[in-house]
Amino acid sequence: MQKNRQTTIIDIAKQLGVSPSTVSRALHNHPSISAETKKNVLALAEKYSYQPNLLALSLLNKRTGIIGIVVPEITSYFFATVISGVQDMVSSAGYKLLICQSNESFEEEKKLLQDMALLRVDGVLISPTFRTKTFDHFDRLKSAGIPLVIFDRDCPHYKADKVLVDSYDGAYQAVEYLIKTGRHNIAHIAGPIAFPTFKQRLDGYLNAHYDNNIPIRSELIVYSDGFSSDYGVDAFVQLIARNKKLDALFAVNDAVAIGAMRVIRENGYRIPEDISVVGFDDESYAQYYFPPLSTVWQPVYELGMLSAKILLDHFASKELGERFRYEILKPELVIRESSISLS
Amino acid sequence: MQKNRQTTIIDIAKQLGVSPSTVSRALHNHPSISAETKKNVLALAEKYSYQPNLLALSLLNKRTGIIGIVVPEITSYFFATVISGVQDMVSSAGYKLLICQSNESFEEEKKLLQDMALLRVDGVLISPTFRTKTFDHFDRLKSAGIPLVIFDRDCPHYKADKVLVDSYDGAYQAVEYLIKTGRHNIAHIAGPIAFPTFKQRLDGYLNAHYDNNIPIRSELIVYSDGFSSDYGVDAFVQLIARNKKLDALFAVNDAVAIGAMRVIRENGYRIPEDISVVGFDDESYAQYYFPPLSTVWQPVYELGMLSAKILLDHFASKELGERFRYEILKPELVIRESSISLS
DNA sequence: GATACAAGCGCAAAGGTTTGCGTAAAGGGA
DNA sequence: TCCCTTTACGCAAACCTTTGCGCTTGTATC
Repeated sequence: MQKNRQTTIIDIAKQLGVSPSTVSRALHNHPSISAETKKNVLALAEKYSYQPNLLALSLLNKRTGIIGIVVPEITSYFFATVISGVQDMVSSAGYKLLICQSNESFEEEKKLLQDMALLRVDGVLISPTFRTKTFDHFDRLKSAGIPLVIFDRDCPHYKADKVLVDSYDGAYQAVEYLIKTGRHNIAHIAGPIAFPTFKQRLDGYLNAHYDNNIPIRSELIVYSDGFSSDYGVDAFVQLIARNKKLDALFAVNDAVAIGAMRVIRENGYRIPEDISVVGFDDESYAQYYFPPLSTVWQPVYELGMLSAKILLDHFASKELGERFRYEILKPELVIRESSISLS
Repeated sequence: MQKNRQTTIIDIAKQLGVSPSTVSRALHNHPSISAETKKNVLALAEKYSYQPNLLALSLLNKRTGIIGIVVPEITSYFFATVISGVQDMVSSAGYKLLICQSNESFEEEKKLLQDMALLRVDGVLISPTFRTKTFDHFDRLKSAGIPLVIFDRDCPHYKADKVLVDSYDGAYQAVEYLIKTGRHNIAHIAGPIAFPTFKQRLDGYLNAHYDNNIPIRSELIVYSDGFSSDYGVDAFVQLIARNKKLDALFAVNDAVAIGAMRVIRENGYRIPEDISVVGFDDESYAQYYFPPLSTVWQPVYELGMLSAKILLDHFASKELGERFRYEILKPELVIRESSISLS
């Protein structure tokens, strides 16, 4: 009997010889129910450990209490930490989190958003694929009344709530620091610059040179197709092959940096004496690397919290409002032993 | 009008002057609906881009198409990768994944499982908290007809489907390898051994000594309260203070290993010449570490796939059956430059 | 001309909960 | 005794979809 079915409000009603509505009101402590009846209902509810059926409630209220989040990949420190921030924020507001990864596939992203619309999630947080160039699937969600917040990866020209990190500023800080420490031959391993984030880091690198009157030597820039450690290895092998003078490296991220550092060492250069290295992201292992990696820290957890907060604000002020929030968080340079002043 | 509402089967029915049931059957290509009617229905459904309401369907079918997964933390390489495996498996079967983290809090774990029961997820994958000693909340789920698969972390004496990695074997392999390479004074930084996983690694360390007739020197074992890099630092500082002869280190995981390696270097020891180091987990950065870290690889992605597979099998063969699956995956030793034969 | 059969569709229930409104009984005051 | 008010509860709709069963036509058969 109790095998497969949760007890419902109807079961309790039948057993007490009252109507389901009475049971519902009793459970909600409605004034027009007698103390006697309430007592009986509560007792039975307790006995069968009654739990309301959320599906029925959702159908009725048109609210599921679920927030969806779509990230390109879940296995990176960055997104996992964002999710942590989101989780903490939404769960304290009583929401559940539906996490999905698009694996950088645009088709997958469309399908996931579609699923979320069908499930009637209350809101969606998304960090779009690098391949996302059209936004019909975003609009479909909005016109279904589901608010959307974009985080980390910008969609230029698309109007929406956004929470981003100022990659340009982070890169600028890093490169200017390298310049100030006397390094004037700074290589850069850029990520795929079709991606705004990586383009911004490249721009930061370029403008820091410009503002400090250091000529840019294009032969010190490698454009990489990816941004994992393997690409860092390949990229620095190319730099070595070019046989140009260089005394510092600014890598598009930490993973690329440590890939490059292996090649640097294997070619007999010392870090940081011969070559100062600065990464980007401040991954958890960066401080324990040898030598500990100078890098650009991003307020990742805060990024998640803030994105979630904006979504929650939407729920509070029912209006979809034409004003979009646009928040830019500032990264911070963290100096460790992989970089040092040229003496 | 189209502002906030998805079009329903009823809207279409009204507009066509037929009943909702006819529309439903038309959409499902039921034989007893005329081609004419079908055409009209399909046309309208297309026009309004009708999507069935999954909540109503779930309520009807008692199936949500959602699988829940609870992990202690999402920001670790290990669990993030497991989730990837699970995701790939379940999404190809048409299920959606609800991911939650318990933050190693038993209360949180109970609450999450509770939520999942309320949401009527179709099944649950869980890697329990280290503090999970009672299993009523698991039983509650099962008696609600929701199948449960436990992965990675064992709950001794609790009967359930389980997918585990043989930590004992991994540790044994690692330590035996160190012994065979001539290291007979092997330190071990153990994790909190109240946790079965870490206890097993310690046992592997001990038995490898025993089987190879190497005496165990208890002064070379440090029992750590945690398992992040910081604990690795502290633990090796203790070892140094004891001032005992040692020529190798087997750390409970990679994070602890790299923490310890910093201390090793700072004290003037060479890796691997003076001290061979082996970790556990094969985190993504291990191969790029300096020197590249010898470690024990675990089939993490496969772990996720298999766990999910077992859950899916449950759905297929409706029977909850008294036979529980118990799968043990084998880890593999990966030798890199942080360890070397004593010459 | 009556019967059989098929095609094509609608009714209503089921899934669980909430809530506006209606109603019955009980109590009080006149 | 009558009326009004309060107390305590039930009805039914609403949320949306599926499906067994039954109903109405029209056509074919003898």
